Amino acid sequence: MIFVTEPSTKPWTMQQIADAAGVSVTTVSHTMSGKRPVNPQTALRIKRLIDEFGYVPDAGARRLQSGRSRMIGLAVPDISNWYFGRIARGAEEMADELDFGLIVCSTFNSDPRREKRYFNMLRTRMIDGLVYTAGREMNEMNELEKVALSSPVVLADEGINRLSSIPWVTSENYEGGRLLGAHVRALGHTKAVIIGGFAGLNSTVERVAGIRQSFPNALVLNGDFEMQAGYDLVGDLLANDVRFTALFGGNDLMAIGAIKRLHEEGLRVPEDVTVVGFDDVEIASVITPPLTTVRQDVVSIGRNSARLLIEGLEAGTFEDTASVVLPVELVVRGTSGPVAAPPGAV
Amino acid sequence: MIFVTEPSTKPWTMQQIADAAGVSVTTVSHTMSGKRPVNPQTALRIKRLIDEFGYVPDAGARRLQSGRSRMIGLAVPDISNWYFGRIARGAEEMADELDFGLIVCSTFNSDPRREKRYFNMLRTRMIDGLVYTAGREMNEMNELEKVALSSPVVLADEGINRLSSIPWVTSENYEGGRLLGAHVRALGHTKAVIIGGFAGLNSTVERVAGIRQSFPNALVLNGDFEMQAGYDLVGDLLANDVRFTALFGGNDLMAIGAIKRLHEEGLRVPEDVTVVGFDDVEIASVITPPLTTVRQDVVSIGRNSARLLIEGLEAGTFEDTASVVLPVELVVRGTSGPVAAPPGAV
DNA sequence: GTGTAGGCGCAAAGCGTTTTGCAAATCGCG
DNA sequence: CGCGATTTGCAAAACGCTTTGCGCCTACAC
Repeated sequence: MIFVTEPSTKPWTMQQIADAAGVSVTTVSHTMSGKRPVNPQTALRIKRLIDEFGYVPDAGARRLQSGRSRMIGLAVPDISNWYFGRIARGAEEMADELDFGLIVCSTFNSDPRREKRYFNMLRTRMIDGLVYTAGREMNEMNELEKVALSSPVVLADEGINRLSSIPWVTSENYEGGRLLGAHVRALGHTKAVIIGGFAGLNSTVERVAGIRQSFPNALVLNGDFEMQAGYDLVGDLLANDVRFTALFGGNDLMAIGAIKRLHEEGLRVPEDVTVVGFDDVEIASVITPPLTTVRQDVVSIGRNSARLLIEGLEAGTFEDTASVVLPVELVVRGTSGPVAAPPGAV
Repeated sequence: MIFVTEPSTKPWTMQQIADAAGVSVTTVSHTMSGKRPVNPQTALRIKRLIDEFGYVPDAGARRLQSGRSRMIGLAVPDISNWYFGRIARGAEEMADELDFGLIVCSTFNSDPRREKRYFNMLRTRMIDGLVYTAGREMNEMNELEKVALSSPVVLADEGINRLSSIPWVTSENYEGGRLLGAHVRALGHTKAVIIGGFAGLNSTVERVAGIRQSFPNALVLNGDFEMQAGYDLVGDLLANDVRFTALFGGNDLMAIGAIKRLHEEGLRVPEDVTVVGFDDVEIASVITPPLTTVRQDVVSIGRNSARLLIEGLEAGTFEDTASVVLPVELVVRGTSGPVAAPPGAV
């Protein structure tokens, strides 16, 4: 039976569905949730009506009553960044698969005001849990730790051991560094510099440690993961007459920036300097020469973070949650080559 | 060992604040909203308590009662894409400035199921309005149009004239195309091909039209805005012996892919072929030679979309809302050069 | 002292769900 | 038929907030 469709834009309420079906809201609710058996005939009638009306339950009311929103948040330093975009993509995929919604928000590089906003989303119960991605440093940990006491939080892209209560997802950063170091070392290089990421990040520390397995005394500079940093820091190195035949970028972008500067200064890659990155961004294979790097599955970081969070949410605890470490893979391309013959040889 | 759900972690309710202050919830509510005068002394006491307790009102309950959530949605085809990441960034900035929250969601390239999800967010009243960014084509317009009847929607990055009810924000796509065409034409080129974006997008149509101002008969191929498309389509062109000395990329990525293929096929840029792009991505200035392109302010597209939406929301209508067209700028770099001397000359 | 006004606070009515108790109807089986 | 054991459905109580209708109390003018 068709209802008189008023030209109103107001959404239907469950009560209206119930009235139309000649039952009570209880029955409608149970038909939708399946928490109690409903007469198949009645159920069918109700479902038809729901479809016909295009009824969708009010999210706020639902949350208010049930206490859960089936929404999780993702806090990243900057959503316009390639890296965090991938994480967001992965988290969203997984959330979707598990029938959760995802709210993505930028902390604008750990702007404390913004950060508070996210934590507040937890407090306002707008979201049931949070995937947190570290920006500059992990010094916000105190705040995070406090939040994690009362609300489920998963850390993406940064491992921390001292906090047993917060599960995390990260790549094999140490192993990636080790692979790069070994590769470059095998090419005969002995003088290397490292342009690492933020010193306050665990991932940076681990990558550097991995590289140093092969280059114990490599000079370490720190950049902000942007192309410009690689460009500028190479300028500093050259201006100070630092000698090196190999350069490790904390990520691909800094490596690419470094290559640009090297070219401008008349140095050839890889003939004069071997350069390697980390991440394997799309563009890495397109620049000339294509970049040797370590591939990490960034989307997976997002996927697994969301998965851990939602699983913990549904279990009601993170007690049985094991943190995840994802494998990496060395990708050798054109920017790494054997160390140059000593000057004088052709 | 810390548990996720501890009894003491329950958020405070307004009632508890009221009890502690010795007043009724009404007074607390009015203190917070300022909708009715409250005795300054009482107000101060209440505010202190709120701070001390760290009280934050429940978002769901608030929405349920007031009817609005102060949240807007942003639907993009793929958040991990550079372009949409920028839009998201801009939208988020603006939303934040106007004290709104932003929920970013990917439609996974117009997956109808996903799309429905967003529209449903409107229906569940989780968000007050939506910024919609078109993916492949504007064929979803029917659905969109329907949604826009009852809920505020702003279209980012695509202009549509036939729908006066939906405001939009876009760059001067025609002008950008015109600038590129004129620039390349002035270099003496006469044989050009265009590797445009999706044929179903207004932006593509306009850019092509702008270019054709100078190259009325230019061949047009369509790609998906990814590097690979530029790479593949150039392969097709060469395999079919199509002659051209200039190539227009629908965006920078396709232009870069095209350049890669041209290089591989032994053609020099710009000596043999002039290539230009659209967008001015960061990487455009880093590849060799650096890419000639048109710069558009993608972040601004996001910012203005959010602004229009929120303003309309607060005004209660889009009647007075004027769509926005953002200026573009020609950036001449190294991939465009004078047409080659006829074969035989050095 | 009376009348008028306005500042301030309270109780209570929702907002649209989910989730009890309860009760009526139905059924199985001796 | 009788008597538990199911089903099936309803009314009503939350959930935490905003908002409205009232009433009290203090001022101030006459």
